[in-house]
Amino acid sequence: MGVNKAIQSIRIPQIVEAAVEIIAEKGIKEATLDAVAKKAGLSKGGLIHYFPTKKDLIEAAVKGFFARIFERGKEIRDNIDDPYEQLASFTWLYDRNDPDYFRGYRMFFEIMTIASADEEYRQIFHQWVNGWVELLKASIEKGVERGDFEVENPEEAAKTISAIYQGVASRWFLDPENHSDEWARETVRNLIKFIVSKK
Amino acid sequence: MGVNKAIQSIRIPQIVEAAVEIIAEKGIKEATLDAVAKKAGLSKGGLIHYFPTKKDLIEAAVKGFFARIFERGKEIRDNIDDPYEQLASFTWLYDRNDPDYFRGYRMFFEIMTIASADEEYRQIFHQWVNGWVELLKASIEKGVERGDFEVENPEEAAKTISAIYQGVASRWFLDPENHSDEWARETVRNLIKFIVSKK
DNA sequence: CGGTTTTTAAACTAATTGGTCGGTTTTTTG
DNA sequence: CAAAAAACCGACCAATTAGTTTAAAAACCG
Repeated sequence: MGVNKAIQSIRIPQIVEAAVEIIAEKGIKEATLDAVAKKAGLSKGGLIHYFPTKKDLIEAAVKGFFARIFERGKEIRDNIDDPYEQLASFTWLYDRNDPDYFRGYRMFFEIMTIASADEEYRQIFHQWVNGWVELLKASIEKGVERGDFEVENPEEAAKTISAIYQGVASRWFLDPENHSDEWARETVRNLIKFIVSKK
Repeated sequence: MGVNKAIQSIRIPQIVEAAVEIIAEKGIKEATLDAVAKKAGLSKGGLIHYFPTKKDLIEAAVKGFFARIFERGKEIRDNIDDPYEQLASFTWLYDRNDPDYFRGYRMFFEIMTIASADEEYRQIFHQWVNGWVELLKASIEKGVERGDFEVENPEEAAKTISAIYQGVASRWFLDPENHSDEWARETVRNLIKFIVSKK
């Protein structure tokens, strides 16, 4: 009796998508339930039916967003064979024409800011970072096995590369005037090469 | 008649300081005028007398904060002679016991998030980045002159080092579980060494 | 001191918004 | 088909808060 799985499997992604959109537009605090409901094509009452509180809604949006970006990264990497090119494959993040460009960075900054003061979100961020580090580590280990790389501690190297991606991303997004796509991509590629290269 | 300069020169820094404190605590959106007024030791009416709108108050807090951190960085660097040590001197940012530790990072994330959607704040961020890049560039040029470094384009190198500082800082602050002070400092030092070293 | 101006406090206003609630429509199920 | 459950709606409530107003207090000056 009861739950209509078919409609839920449509409504929930629909609402989450709308929430991501509104958050990117206005920020988390200013993202109102009315706005999300409207964007998702239902009423506030309807929205509340699926996500009883704003907190639930935001959490779903954050996690859904993270999962999607992570999947994209993984897929792109998995289509590449060369370990160095795998490590450099995340430069798709530095593309101002990507459909996720604005939404993605806005979400990311919002989440970081919340995480800077909220333990629960810090955990979510921690898991996100861990995911990327694992991905990078696997490529480094592959390169070491092949004899292409020389890396003492793949985990440390992966953390460093991941942090570089983030630092370059912040500058590239927030100060486009001085940080071109080229700059972002070349900077990351050079630093990765240094980190994994034979001494 | 008229403006009492003496009291203004006390009140304004007092209010700005209180605003930074409250923003770090609650975030910009949740920083209420009442809370700032209370922390600064006057009433909301008094606060409004000095800063007619919340926007004015926040802007003063942001600029005041940026100026203070920048001054600290400059002063520490200027007490060092060796160009490489100058470049590495900003690792004081990776100190969890620093009195500005929590406030500083919180402010920084808040500002970045606003800048990600607001042209005016993007300009402020741009100037901030420029300031650091200039500082770093000067040290690089000094090293090149001395014959310690080999750098084709000091400006580019400075931008890269600056971005690395930021990426490492984000990870170090948001995911302390996996990113120790040691890690942050050593990572930055190694990467700087690579960037300026003779090939 | 007396009067004038500046500064402060606190009550108030208007707008926003998360969440509630009573009810209606739609779907499922026995 | 009927009854029960789920999905959905939108008016309403209560809390919050930026900014205004008003009146008292403090500072200043001749």
